[in-house]
Amino acid sequence: MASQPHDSSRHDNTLAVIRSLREHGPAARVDIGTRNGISSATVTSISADLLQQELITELPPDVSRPSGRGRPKTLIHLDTEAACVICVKLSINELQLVVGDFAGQVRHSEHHSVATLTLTPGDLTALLEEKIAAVCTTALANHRRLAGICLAIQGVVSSHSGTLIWSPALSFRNAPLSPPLAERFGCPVLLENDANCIASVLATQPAYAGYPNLVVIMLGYGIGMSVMIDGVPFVGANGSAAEFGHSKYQPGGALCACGKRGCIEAYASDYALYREAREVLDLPAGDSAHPSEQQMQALTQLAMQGDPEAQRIFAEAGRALGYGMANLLALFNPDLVLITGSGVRGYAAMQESMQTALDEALVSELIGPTRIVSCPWDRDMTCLGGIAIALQATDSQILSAS
Amino acid sequence: MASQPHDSSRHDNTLAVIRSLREHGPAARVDIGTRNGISSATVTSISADLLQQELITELPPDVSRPSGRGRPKTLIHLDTEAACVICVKLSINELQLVVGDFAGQVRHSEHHSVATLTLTPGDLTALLEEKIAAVCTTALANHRRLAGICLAIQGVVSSHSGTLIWSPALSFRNAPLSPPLAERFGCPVLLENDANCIASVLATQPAYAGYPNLVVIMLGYGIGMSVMIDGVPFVGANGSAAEFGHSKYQPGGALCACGKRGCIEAYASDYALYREAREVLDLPAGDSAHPSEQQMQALTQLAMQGDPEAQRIFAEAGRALGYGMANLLALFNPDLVLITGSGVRGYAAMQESMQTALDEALVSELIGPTRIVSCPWDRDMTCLGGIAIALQATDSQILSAS
DNA sequence: TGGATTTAATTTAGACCCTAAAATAAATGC
DNA sequence: GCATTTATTTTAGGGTCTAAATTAAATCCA
Repeated sequence: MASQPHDSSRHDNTLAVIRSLREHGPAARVDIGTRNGISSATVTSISADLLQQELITELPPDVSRPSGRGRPKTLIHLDTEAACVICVKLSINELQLVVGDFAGQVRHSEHHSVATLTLTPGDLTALLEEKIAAVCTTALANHRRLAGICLAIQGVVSSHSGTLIWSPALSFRNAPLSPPLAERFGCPVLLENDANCIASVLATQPAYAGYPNLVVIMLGYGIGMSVMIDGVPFVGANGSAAEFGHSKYQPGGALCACGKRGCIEAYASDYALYREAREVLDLPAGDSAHPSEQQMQALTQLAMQGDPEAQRIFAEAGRALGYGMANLLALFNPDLVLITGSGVRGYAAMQESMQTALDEALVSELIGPTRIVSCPWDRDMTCLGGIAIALQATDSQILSAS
Repeated sequence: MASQPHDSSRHDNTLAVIRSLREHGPAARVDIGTRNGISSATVTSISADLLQQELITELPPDVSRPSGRGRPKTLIHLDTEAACVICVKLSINELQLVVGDFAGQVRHSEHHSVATLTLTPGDLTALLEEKIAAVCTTALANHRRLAGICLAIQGVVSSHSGTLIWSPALSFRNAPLSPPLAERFGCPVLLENDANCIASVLATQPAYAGYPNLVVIMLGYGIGMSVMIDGVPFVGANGSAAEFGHSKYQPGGALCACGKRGCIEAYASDYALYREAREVLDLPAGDSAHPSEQQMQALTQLAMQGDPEAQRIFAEAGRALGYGMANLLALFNPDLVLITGSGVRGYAAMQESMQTALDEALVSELIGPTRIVSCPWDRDMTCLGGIAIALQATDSQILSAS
C-alpha cells in the first residue's frame, strides 16, 4: 500500500543538514545532529542519501590534527561543484556578476561599466543574457548545474512575478526581467531588492543575530530599506514594501527623484545633499544630479572640517532622517536599526540632528528599546547576500532533481 | 524502545480539527478530512481521542433533514461546556466583559461604567479581579474550566510580558496587568491591543479573506491600527508596532495627546476634530477634550449638511490621513486597508481629501493595487476578537491538560 | 419486503521517519 | 595487545499517516 509521505520531516531535516554544512563548514555527523536537534542515526541516514546523490563528500581523515581518544570524526562537507549560482547586481552605470559554489563560496567576480540609464528593456535582457552566458562558459566548467540566478537591483521589484517596477538605475519601468532569463538558462531567476540582499547577510552575522525585527537602511544615491522579520525580508503585497526613502518628511517639501515632494530621500540621499550644497559651496565639477563618490567625499569632508553651510545641510538631512525614523519606530517597532550604504560616510554629520528630531517627534515609550547604529559599508555584500538567497531558494529543487 | 514523538503532525492535525469545528460548526468526519487535507481514517482516530477527552460530542442523527442515499453522516461538534474564555475590554470610562464558550459562542456580556482615568494600577487590578470573579460565579457554572482571559485595551501594550505601556483610558503607564490576574485565576492572561482584536475578526471574514497583508485603521477618540500579516498581527519588538496614530504628518504641527506635535491623531481623531471645531462652530456643550458620541455626531452632521467650516476641518483631517496612508503604503504595501472604528461616521467627509493627499504624496507605482475601503463599525467586535484570540491561544493547553 | 446501491465510518496493512540502544569501527593510552 | 573512548552504523520499536478493505446504515426500487 503505497502512500505519499504525510509529513515533511525528512525533507526538513535534509535541508537543515545542507544549511548547517553551508553555514558552519565541514562537520561530523554527530555534531550535525547535536547542532540541529536530530539524532546521529538520522544524520547517518540522511548523509547516506546525500552521498549517493553526490551532493556531499566525506573528507579524508586529517592526519595533521591529533584526534584525541576514540574513533576520529569523519567530516562531511558539501560538494562545492554540485551546483553553482550567479548573482547579478545592477546599479547605476554598473553591472557586477558573482559566481558562488554549492557551499556558498565566491568563485568568480567581475564588474562592467554600463550606461544603464540608456538601456531599453530589450537591451537589458540581451546584455544580461550575454554576460551570464559568458560567465557560464568561463567560470562554470566544473559545476554540474547552474542552480539559480539572483538579480539584485536597486529600486522596487516584485519578487513574486520577477517584474521590475522601478529603479533609479533604469529609465524604464514595469518590465518583466526574470522570465526571459529563466527561459534562457533553465533555472529559477530571483529578482531581489539590493537592500534585502544586504539585510539577509547582516541578519545572519553574529553581531546582529538575535534581533528578530531588524531594519536595515541603505543611504546612497537613493535611500533603500529592508525590514527583516524573523530572518525573512518583509515584501508586502507586491514587493514594494519598505520604501523608506519615499516615506514623507514634509508635505509639499523638496522634490524627489520619484517626482513627488517631501520624501526622506529628497533630503538625505546623495543627490539631495549635493543639490543643496552646490548652490552655496565650491565643489568638484561633474554631474551634480548623479554625484560621484569623489564629489560626495568632498562634500562630506567640508562638513567634517567644520564648514557651517555643509554642516547645516547634513543637519537638515539628519532631521529628515530622524522624522522618518520616528515613523519607522512607530509603525515597525524594530529591535535594531542598522544604517549602512555608501552614504554612511556622512552619518557622523547627521547623527546628532537625527537623534534630536527623533526625540522631538516620538514619545519615549514608542522609541522603546530600539537601538539605532551605523554599520560600515561593503559594496560586495549585496552579491554575497544574493548568492545566499539563491542557494536557499534552490536547495529544495536541487534535492528533488537528483 | 520508547521515543519522543519526532514530529508534530498529530498535534497539528488535532488542532486543525478543533479549529475547523469552531469555525464551521458541527461536521462529519469525512468532511473535516476533506476540508483540512487529511484522510478520514485519521479524523476517525483523532475524534476518538477527543471524544475520550470529552472535548467533542457526537450529535444525535437529525431525523428532520432527509439524508439522501447512503449511510448518513454522524456530525461531531465541540463540547461547548468543555471550557470557556473571558474577554475584558477596557476603554475610556467603560469596562466590558464577555464570556465565550469552547465553540467560540458568546454566552454572557456585561458593561460597566468606570471612571478609568482616576484608577491607580492597584485599583485597576482589584477591579478586574472583582468583575472577573463575579462573572465566574454567575456565568461559568456549567463550564469545566476557565481556559483563558484576554484583556483588550486601547493603546500600547506589550503582549509578551503582559505589560500595559500606555493607554488613553488610563492615567498611569508601564504597569504589569496580566501577571496578577494569571496568578489569581490560574489561567493564561493575554494582553492585546483592541485594534488587533478587531483585525483578527475581520481577517477571517469571507469579504476580507484572501488578503495576506491586511491593515485595519481604527478611527475614534484616538487612532489605532493593526497590521495583519498572514492572519497574524504584527507586533514588533515590544508590542508597540503599528502605532499609526503617532506617525507624523507635519513636523512641529498640531499637539497630540501623546505630548508630541504633528501626529496623524492630532488631526484626525475625535478629540482633534472637536478641538478645531469648537473654536469656530456652535456645538453641544461638554468635555470637549473627550467628546461624546453625541457631540461627534453633531459635528459630523454639520459637515454632511454642507457647513463650510466643518467641511474644512474634516478635509484637513482627511489630508493628514492621506499623508499617513502614503507612509503606510510605502512601508507596508498592504493588499487592503480597512478603515473602521466609531470615527468612520465622518469618513465620507474625509475621503476625497484623503485620496487627493495620497495621490499628491505617493507615486502610483507605490500605491500599487492597494485597496482602501471603509467598514461599518461594531463596538462588540473587539470582544469577539478577544475571545477568538484567547481560544486559539489556549487550545493547545486544553488538549494537553485533558 | 428484501436485495442492490450508495455513502460514512472503522479497521487493517503497509510505508515512512524518527529515536534509543546495541553493535561495530577506529582511534589512543598504557 | 588489550582496555578505553568516541563515532558511526545497525537494529528494534513506536508513532503517524494513507489506501484499501471491511463494516455500518441509510435509500431505491422491483
